[in-house]
Amino acid sequence: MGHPTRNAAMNLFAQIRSLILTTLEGMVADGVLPEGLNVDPITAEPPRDAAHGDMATNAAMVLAKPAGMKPRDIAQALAERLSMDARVTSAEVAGPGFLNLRLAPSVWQGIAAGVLKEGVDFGRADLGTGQKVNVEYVSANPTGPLHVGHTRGAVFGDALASLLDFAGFDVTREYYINDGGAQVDVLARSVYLRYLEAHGQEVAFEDGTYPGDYLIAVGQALKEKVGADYLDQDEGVWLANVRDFSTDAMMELIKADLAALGVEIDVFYSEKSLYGTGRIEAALEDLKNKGLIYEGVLEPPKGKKPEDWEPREQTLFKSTAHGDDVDRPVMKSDGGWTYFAPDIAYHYDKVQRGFDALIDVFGADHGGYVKRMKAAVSALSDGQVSLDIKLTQLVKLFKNGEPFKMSKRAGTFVTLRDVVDQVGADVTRFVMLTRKNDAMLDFDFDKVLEQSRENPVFYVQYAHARVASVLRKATEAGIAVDDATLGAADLSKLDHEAELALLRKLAEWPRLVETAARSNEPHRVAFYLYELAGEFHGLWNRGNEDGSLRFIQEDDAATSQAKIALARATAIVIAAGLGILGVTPAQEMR
RNA sequence: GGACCAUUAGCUCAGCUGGAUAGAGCGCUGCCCUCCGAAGGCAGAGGCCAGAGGUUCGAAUCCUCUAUGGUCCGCCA
Repeated sequence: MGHPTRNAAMNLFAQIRSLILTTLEGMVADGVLPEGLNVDPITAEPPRDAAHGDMATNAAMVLAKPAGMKPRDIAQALAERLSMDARVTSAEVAGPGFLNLRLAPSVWQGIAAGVLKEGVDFGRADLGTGQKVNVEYVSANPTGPLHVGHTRGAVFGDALASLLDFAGFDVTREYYINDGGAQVDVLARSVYLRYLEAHGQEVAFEDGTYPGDYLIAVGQALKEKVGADYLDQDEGVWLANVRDFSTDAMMELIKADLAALGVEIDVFYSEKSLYGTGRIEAALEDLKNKGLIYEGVLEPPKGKKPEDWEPREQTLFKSTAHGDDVDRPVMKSDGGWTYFAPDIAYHYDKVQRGFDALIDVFGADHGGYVKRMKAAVSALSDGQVSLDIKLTQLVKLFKNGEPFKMSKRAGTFVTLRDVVDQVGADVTRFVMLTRKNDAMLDFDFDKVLEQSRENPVFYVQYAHARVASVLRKATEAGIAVDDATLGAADLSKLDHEAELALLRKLAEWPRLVETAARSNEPHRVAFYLYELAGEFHGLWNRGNEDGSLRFIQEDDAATSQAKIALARATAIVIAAGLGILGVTPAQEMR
């Protein structure tokens, strides 16, 4: 996975932090500080208030107690030494012992040069150190097209996978096909009805069947494949074949939906492939060997009236030994597996495939499932493999500010395809990431297409398009604007406060990638891009009032190139961020 | 009865895993287009971070209760 020092070289905050640590080592060597201090909690981060300088460190406060010294004394001594570094123009002790650093303009100007040199790889991190991580998302039942709820999970999972890849993990994107349960039998029977219909028969869709129109074509295709062979036949004759035929057809449909959204899955993993192959048995055997499988009777759930509750002995997984609240059944009273059993086997398989970390993306309605799944992975891997489960909350649909109720019966059931067809994949993806994954999301079909600052999709795209516009104009004016030329421009001309502010924002990108990846939260990328765009638009508008801030300076190619370098660097970072989100950067707005 | 998630400006939401005077958009008030796209920008007002305890140099952030809202709770996936 490349160069261990790569991110450290690009992440200015990491650079300054290591400068601080080196300086502290010197103080220890000189006897100013005692030995054996823990420096892990020391940070170098941008202060909230720009008046506090460019970067702040808590080193003095963190070390005060273990060193037995006053924080301000440590800070003062540290300040004097840090001031010796060429990058540091001032170091002031503030508040309870903060050390506020101001960095030389050349440091910030170097950021733009770094971006132009690295391109969209600027900010790529080695946080993952090449560890193998598996991200499982969507995993919708193969019984119909994806709906709007799946869309959020699909976008979130996909962006998370890209983010982790960017942060240096070896990522596998995976989809678990629930093709082993009773619901695929229901699908098969529904398709059979459509098959009969294709043969001209009158059919009725009772409760417990899928009446959706999308199965008409499948029934027709079945007829074309088997002709009249299944007419007037018992279920035993056709069920298994129709089930396979139908799930294949549904997965084709689902894959087409995902493709329309720009989601590419590496591995489609079939639940059915676990049955009859001994794999479920093997997973449970592993748990049994660890003493975690037993026959027992569960307590009835409290509070809720246990109408048909009867104490029943079941085969249970002792998930409480790994943090769950109650033990969970793995076998039904009829001797069949519960749905949990193949899930255990599936995760056992992931563990055996050698992943260092697993991530499951579920809908919020599966929240009750989190603890038992974590317990299973913990038990199966002896605590060696981590499982993080991210829940995506509901998407509430609106049209022109009015709630838009989904109902299959009323025909207002909104599919992923509906959304993509109406607003496009780029807009859909960005909007799905404008909320934290576990917060409800309002999706208004009209507002997401609005062209205003209210709409972050537009706002970010607009910034990128403005840069493209500048590049076009500059080229027309005969100014060379290829990245190599811009990177070699005299960037010391970028000395205005508004320009430095934008450079500082760009400098945060590598740091943001790491924190977003650490918390598995791709929405942070979307929020960062919005802030970055805001900084850029601010500078742009100042050019309206102060001509010297415009990117293109008449009759001064050198200055123009320095300023365009800044614009271009902004566009590169926007493009990199949008790339993680799976959104195409716009060259122009129309 | 229990579990999980939420609660931050009038509204919709961020808050960088414990840092300084808590931010943004919308709405409100006042400004800025002979000018690389004003589809924008600048400034101002607006807060007991649901409440109460605790942990420590320091809490919106961590712990414990409480209140409200959402999701879920054996043989459905």
